[in-house]
Amino acid sequence: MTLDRPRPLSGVTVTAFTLHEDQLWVLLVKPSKVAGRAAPERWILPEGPVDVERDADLLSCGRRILKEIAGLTPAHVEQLGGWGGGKRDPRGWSATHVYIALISAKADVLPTVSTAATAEWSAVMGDGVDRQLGLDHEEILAAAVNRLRSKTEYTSLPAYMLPSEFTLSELQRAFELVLERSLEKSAFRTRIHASDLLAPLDRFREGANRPAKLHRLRHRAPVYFPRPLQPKE
Amino acid sequence: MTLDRPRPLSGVTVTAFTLHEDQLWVLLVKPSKVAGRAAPERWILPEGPVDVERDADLLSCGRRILKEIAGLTPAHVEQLGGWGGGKRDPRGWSATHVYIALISAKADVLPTVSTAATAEWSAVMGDGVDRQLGLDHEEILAAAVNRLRSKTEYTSLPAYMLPSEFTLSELQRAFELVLERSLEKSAFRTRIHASDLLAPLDRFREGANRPAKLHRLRHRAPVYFPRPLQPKE
DNA sequence: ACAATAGTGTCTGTGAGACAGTATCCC
DNA sequence: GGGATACTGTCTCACAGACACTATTGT
Repeated sequence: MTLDRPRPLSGVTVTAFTLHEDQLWVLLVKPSKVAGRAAPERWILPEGPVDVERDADLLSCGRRILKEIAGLTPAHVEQLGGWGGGKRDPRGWSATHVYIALISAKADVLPTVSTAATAEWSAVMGDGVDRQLGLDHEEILAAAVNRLRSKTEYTSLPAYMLPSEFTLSELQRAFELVLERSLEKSAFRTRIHASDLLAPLDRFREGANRPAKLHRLRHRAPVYFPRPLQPKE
Repeated sequence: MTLDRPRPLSGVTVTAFTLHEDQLWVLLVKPSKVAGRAAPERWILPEGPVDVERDADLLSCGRRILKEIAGLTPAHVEQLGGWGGGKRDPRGWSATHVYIALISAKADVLPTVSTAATAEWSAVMGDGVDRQLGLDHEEILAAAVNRLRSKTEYTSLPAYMLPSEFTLSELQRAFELVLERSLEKSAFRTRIHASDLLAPLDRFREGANRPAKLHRLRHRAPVYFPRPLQPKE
């Protein structure tokens, strides 16, 4: 890499997901808060340039953006990929490193759909949201949803979008919300118990029915199941 | 992204693999040919800055670099991920988008190990090569080898490193070289035939034994098998 | 005939899907 | 007891692994 060429814009984009009120939500940035953008009337995904002074690496940059924009600290972060080209941003050649961040649904962090001052949660429908996004962020969001969905077929990713204690039924519902299809209870529970994903607690979720045992994640890293779920044709 | 901040260096890195003489090879750049690098005595992976004038997007940039450095056109390219930070390049904060490129092993393109003027193939041992690489390229190479290896458990990726016509035994050997373990013949063939990966040809590979039917890939995109191979503990 | 590689048949094991059944709470 | 949800047992099926067997060439 030589130093005397024009450098493209370089930044980080974060697709942050959580589960709330039986739906999958993605964090969007309020268009009015983004001054000077080319399409300021459109919502976009949280993103920002690398801060050469403060960001040690790309991951820290993504975490900082999420913290600054919405005050959130994700339970899990992983890279999705990179988008770059001469035409995706009207200001010129730009490239971004995109992360998927999964947010634990704590009642105090997400009391309603709109929480943070500069960002807002939007329900995911299919592989997008109910509004047009700016730049190429519809494509990026679709890729993020599809990656989250396909990894849900063989990993424990949806567990990161639950509160720290949850029941097996709540975990199954999280998988179903991401996959947009129902799963068979017995098979799901066998799969979970055969892995060492969960540690049982001595507490129970009480209700107008048989109490359900509460569990927490046993590990920080996601679990990979031996076989993918088998989506029917 | 504001325009008035210092921009980090931004480029594309390519990890190009092929199979040749019963080994997996990765393309490295000759250190003497890279003028002005911080560690010119070390080999590195092919990489370069985005050319804002000529590269339409990141993928084109990666293809251009591979073509310019080694005259190669890959049979398959996919993104691996991004690496970026303040300390990975002594010249300052830098970020790179890394691609995995699989090169079809044609006899005329790879007559010997060293072909291109500016690059050279190096045998992959474990998840690296037999020499120290510059920058953070040992980490990137290890990630590329591991990604290639893990996707070989459930996709047809190694097929892209074979010549356009090959036998089932040659395909199985390709998988075995990537995975660094032997596979069971009958199970492998059942797996391949149950997919629509291959189209049989009417030609045969002759030798001092029963001739083997030649096949070619039926599709341009990789095939995803219903279940991963089951690595033994 | 024999070596060598190509290719097949059969058995087992694992884990997902389907579905029915039992368990335990509140009312 | 009834409603609701938690949890389990059993059967089937798809597909990978193991391994033995047959097939077809050259020498």
